[in-house]
Amino acid sequence: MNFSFSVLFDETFNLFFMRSSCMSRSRVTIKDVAKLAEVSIATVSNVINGTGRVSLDTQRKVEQAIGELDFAPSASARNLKDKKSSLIAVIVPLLEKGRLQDNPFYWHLVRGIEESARDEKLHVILVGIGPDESFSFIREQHLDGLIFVGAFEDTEVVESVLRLNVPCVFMDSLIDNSDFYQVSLDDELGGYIGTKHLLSLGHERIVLLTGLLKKDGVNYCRWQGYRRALEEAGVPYRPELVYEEPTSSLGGYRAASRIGAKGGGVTAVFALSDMVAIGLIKGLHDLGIQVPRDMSIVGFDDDERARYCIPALTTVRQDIVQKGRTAVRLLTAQIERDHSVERQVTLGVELVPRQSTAPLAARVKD
Amino acid sequence: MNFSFSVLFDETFNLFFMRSSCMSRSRVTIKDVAKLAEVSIATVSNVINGTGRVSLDTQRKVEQAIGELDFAPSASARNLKDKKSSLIAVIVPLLEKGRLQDNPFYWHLVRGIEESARDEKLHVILVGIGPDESFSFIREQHLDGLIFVGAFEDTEVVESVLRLNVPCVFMDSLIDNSDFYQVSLDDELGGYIGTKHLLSLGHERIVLLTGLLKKDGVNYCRWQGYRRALEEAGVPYRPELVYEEPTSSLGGYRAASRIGAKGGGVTAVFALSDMVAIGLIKGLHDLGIQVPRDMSIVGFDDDERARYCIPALTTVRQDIVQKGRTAVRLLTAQIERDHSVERQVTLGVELVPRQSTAPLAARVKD
DNA sequence: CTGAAAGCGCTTACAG
DNA sequence: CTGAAAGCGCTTACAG
Repeated sequence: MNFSFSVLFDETFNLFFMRSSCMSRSRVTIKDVAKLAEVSIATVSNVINGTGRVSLDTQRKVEQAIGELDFAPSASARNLKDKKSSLIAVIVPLLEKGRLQDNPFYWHLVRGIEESARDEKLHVILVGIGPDESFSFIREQHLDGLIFVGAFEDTEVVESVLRLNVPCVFMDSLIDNSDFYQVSLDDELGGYIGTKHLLSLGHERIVLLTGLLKKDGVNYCRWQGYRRALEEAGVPYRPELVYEEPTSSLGGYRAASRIGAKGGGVTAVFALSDMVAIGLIKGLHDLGIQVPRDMSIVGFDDDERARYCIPALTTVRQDIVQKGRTAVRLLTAQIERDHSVERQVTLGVELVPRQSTAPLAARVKD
Repeated sequence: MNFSFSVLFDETFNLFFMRSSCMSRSRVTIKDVAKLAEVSIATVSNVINGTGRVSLDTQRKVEQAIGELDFAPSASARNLKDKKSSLIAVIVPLLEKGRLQDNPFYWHLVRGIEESARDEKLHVILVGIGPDESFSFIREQHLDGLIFVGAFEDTEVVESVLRLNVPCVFMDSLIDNSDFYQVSLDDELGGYIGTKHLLSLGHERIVLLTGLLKKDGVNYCRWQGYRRALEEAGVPYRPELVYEEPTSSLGGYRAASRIGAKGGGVTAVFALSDMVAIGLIKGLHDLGIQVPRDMSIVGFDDDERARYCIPALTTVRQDIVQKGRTAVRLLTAQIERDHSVERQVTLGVELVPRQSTAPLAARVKD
């Protein structure tokens, strides 16, 4: 009897021991620190936050106790009082398959955001959302702010986000409301300079290879720039030269045959994403159409791959990392109610001429 | 007097009003729901969590109240009790500049992780860490788990993470300890099949273009596969053909002149990243060296760009999104103490022959 | 300069 | 089946 009891006891003990050594997380609390430093928890709190008045002596005692116990204050407890979490979310649209977009564009965006957020002691949570997503997590987690990429004003999702009344920055969203914080690109200018570059090389039949052309969207603005450039040059706008295709390399690849078809007289293409341009070049290549001899191509973004593509891609450059950093700047201003910061930032674009564009004359000579 | 008092009062009122309408977030609590549904907060809690016994009638009342008030339970309050946060972190090494690595590889990883995490009702927080980073946030935020990418066993950071005793999955880390949860690739096999492919085409002087060759690291294993293939084929291993270069397109580009130099007799290159391979092809192209006529190239990863590269890149394929999904699977198993799940998963690789490799004979004929 | 105490919004035994 | 109450770990007036 005694023996079996002892065994039972030992098992219980072991179980307890294992649980306490494996499961326990963050056991040391402000109370432990207070005890060790022989002060009240209020004082510990004051030392941690630099609030109130604390004598240098107690401060040192407390700091040593914190160090000794390796104390890390619980964010949950803190948030419960403050209603803030030091968490921001980047909300990115999902592909149909329920996965984040595969354009590495987003990665560079996130890189910029993460870097700036880190500087601000904020953490970045990455959220993909589908069309019928619930946003309850934003309130549940007490998110301090949101960066919303590629949203449209009239959408259900935007409506529900706005109702939450949480600091929010829209990116590449072109919502026509100057009350909202937005960072975007001078897309119209991008469309303009890319087109103008081709026009200046003598091209007139220029295909615009775009993604979804939604009113006031990014592509829509670029399309407007395209039209403006044509108009300025006195070249008639032909709607049949605007191809709406999926924004993917495959989309570009598939567009190649349509573009390269004889009789169309197309001599240049402006693809509104490097991703698409690269697929297009490959598609043309497989059809025996050489770039830039037979066809000039301009991309958009200036991915790293634009530079290493063969031929190197002429493109409209945007600084995506900078875009992410700007979004965080606007967001923190909004969180801290710093009204001196502008609400709308439009970043610049720049033409980067490389090898995928050539004068039309060169073709004639051949 | 009365007048000025009234003005003051109005101002105060306005301020109050503005604050309450702009700042207030998530005001409705479980108490409000309880009041509306005419039950206790315990009952509301039980309904929300499906715990305890609740009559169908009260359940409906509570659910309606929740809907009416659009109630979202506070994660902080919940976490404070549960010591869990439904948050996991993906920890990615930083570049020297304090920014996340630019390899889009990470994006695909994150895509896989985010998708799976969403299925598990977990949120993903993305963290870049430098060499002397503090990990206090892991305890502060009560993170439920960690996915650690590209760590090395002996590192300070790994040590401190392990001390935290938080569920953790190491990825591409090759820590030699079977107690740890790890997902990795069959890197040795990858190195082997890539090399073997080139050998089978008749190449013998094969440059291995690798990133940092750290003991037991990813590249190290691939290098071992390279050696095994050579040995099997009876081709002597030449250390001078192993080039350690930065894992970037620029690294590949710069390596081109060294590789293409006359006299070396190099006829093929195995680059351990598509990123590097693409830079290399461009570099060779700029030197007038044609791929695959003059030089065969094999990459690693099978990025999207491998397919659209000119010539399309022969490469060793890995499913990066799947890798991310696997990591989440191991992590949730660990969080839920489901010991039926394996601790180590090694994912497969596959050779994807495309156009950047050709028989050596073809060259001789030229 | 320091501390006792209330309260943030939940969950969880424990009574009834 | 339902509720009163304690407690999670902090912060913040408020006394002293």
